[in-house]
Amino acid sequence: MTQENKRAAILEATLDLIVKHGFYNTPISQIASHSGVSTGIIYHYFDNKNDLIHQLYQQIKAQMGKALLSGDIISLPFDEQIRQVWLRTFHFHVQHPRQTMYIEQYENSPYYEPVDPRELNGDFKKLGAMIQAGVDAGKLKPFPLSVLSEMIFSVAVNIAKKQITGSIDLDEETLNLIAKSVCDSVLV
Amino acid sequence: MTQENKRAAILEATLDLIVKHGFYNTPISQIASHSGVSTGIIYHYFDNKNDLIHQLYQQIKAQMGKALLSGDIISLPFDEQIRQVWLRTFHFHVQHPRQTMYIEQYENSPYYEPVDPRELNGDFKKLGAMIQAGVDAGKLKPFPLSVLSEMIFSVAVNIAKKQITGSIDLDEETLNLIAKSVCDSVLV
Amino acid sequence: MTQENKRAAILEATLDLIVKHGFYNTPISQIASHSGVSTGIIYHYFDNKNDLIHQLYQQIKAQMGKALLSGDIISLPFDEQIRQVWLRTFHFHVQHPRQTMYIEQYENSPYYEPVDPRELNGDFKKLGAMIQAGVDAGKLKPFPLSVLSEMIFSVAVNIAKKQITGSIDLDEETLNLIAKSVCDSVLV
Amino acid sequence: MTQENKRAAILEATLDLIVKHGFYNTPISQIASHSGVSTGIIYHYFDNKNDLIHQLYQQIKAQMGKALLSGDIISLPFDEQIRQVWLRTFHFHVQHPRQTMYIEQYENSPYYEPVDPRELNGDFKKLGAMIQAGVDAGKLKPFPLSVLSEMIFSVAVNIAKKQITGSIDLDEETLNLIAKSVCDSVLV
DNA sequence: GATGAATGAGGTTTCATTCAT
DNA sequence: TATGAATGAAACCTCATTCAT
Repeated sequence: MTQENKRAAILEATLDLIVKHGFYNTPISQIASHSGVSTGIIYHYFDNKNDLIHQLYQQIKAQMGKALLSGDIISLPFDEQIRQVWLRTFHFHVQHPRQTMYIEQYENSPYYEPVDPRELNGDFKKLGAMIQAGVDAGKLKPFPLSVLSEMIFSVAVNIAKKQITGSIDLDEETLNLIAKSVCDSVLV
Repeated sequence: MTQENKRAAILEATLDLIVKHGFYNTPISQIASHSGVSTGIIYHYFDNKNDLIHQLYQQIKAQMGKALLSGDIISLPFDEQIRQVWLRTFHFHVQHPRQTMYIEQYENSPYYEPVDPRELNGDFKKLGAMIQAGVDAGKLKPFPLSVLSEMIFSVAVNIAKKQITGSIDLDEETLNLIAKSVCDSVLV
Repeated sequence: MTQENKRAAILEATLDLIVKHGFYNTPISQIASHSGVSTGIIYHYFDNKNDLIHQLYQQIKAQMGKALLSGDIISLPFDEQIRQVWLRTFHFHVQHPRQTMYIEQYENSPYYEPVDPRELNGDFKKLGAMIQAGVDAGKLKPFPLSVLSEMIFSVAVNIAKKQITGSIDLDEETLNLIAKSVCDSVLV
Repeated sequence: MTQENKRAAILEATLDLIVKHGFYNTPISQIASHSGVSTGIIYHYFDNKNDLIHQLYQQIKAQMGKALLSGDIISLPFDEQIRQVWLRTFHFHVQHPRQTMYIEQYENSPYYEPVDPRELNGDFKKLGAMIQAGVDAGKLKPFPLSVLSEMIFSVAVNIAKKQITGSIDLDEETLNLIAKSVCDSVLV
């Protein structure tokens, strides 16, 4: 196993176990055995358990940002951009259930300190800029940026969570109707 | 200190500390000293730490349900009912920041198992019935009940969280516009 | 076992084991089993392992100070005071071999920061005052206080250490001759 | 870096770090990075950590022995020999503060087993012989050899330690007076 | 009801040593 | 010779829970 593979295996095992048992019911020893390495080597790749948890979070966020903005979404008409991002948000979460649960657990734990939007990294910065451009162009309602973000994304994420747990099972058509309803609520 | 007072003091201290430090960084001993009781007596009022955490959750949910449905909200026109509930949701969370953080931490931890909507207790059952009635009367879009719930409430909660952390500061007028936008998105 | 007894048992076991194996080869678990308590309770009586080691040091120093100045030594002629203290130093160390080894190990480890003589506690402060009085009265050579201390005590301690390890075995008469030689070297 | 240089660099780093942090707070990995070598190679030059610590001790002792007896000290009158050795002891320690602290830490740790004087190596054997000759010639008091050693050297070493830590600062004249006092105490 | 000393399993982390490269 | 990733035993310390008082 190469070094990069080993680091990835540790992160993968961490994701798996923490989603199932939570941060504090996932001992390092279990992460080690689940990823087929020794406990000691985890401290070679990560400073400590906290660092491991933080880095996993960052990795997932980067992966998500990439998924939301991939392709030539920018060339679409603005309405369609928003609709696309909404649907991608929903699908990313449904298709990455473990990542979703991890993110939610992380962001609602005392581990998390909300980041200043101006300090966001790559893709989420672009996403913010896209929404801001919509406001400036008079296409989105003149609400604060983070309010618009929540109006759009929080519904996508929360419905995705329900889909993941099996408490709902949306068909394509209904989903599109929901997307339309939500997007219309922020568009002028 | 009477028995009921003592029980309440324990719950209060638990809320305080867990919001600040998280479930696992809040030892029973700290809850004891922070609430002015001995560790032993906590096990008289609660089966164990988990039970304490669960009961605190239940208490806050009951308090919240009551706040959302108090008064003769049922007598209002349906549109106004929805709007009222949305605003009350927002205000309850803003006015109860610790309870908000606790609920969010709890529901996104492995402590939490989502409850079947049919097994909801008192006020949340009524709330569900109210929404269902709206659907049946053709006043709400024909989406699954839990989708409608999320469309309405998740935005209120998430904006409230931003207000709590200070990352936004909404005035009355903007808030009403947001409420209208959100409610319109679920109304036919 | 009363609380005070338990605390004493822990200190006693610590002394025993650290003298035999050193600070770092004496795990808390061993101190616990050797003193008949659980590991956890050690952290009830002491903040951490360092604190335990420091407190044991302080206790031994206090015990030693008391031994050196007990009785009405002050009423003796000055020469005799010095001689007495020298002999008591020697005898204390010989009769308390574990305490001697512990002190020496401690004071020559990075645990130890030499204390400012002005901040010495009770008996050692008196001892310093006694020597200073001798200098002021022209009975001791006009060397710095700490030089005189070393001239007197370091020989007593180091010979005691040799007696403890069995590499010498002094009779009363020789000991008195040595005491006289050493004391004469500081007296005017 | 030649082999000899590398070995020397390891010993030098060991001295540096152990004096500052102690035996057990000086990991091999730190010695490696501080001396610019890999951890693995340390095990090429030394059997293990203990061996490294022991060899460093031996090296310092040899260096010290050489310093005490260098030159044609033997040709001096006996009184002067003793005085010279005393002063050299003091100066060696003052001029080699790290070596001094290392030796003291080592000899008061459970690493150390006092050596039988008959098994001493080169220079310290000569030093012993010199003192024994003094006794035999009736120039030194008829105390056991190791008592005489301590009477002479322990004061020099302990005063040097005080000078190193800065708690005293002796001038040449006072130092000579102290040397004389100490030497007179062993001379007939 | 009430206390808080006591237990001991289990967690995180360190580090001497090895060995494939 | 030389490297440094890898191992895993063992250290310190915490804390939910119990129970004698």
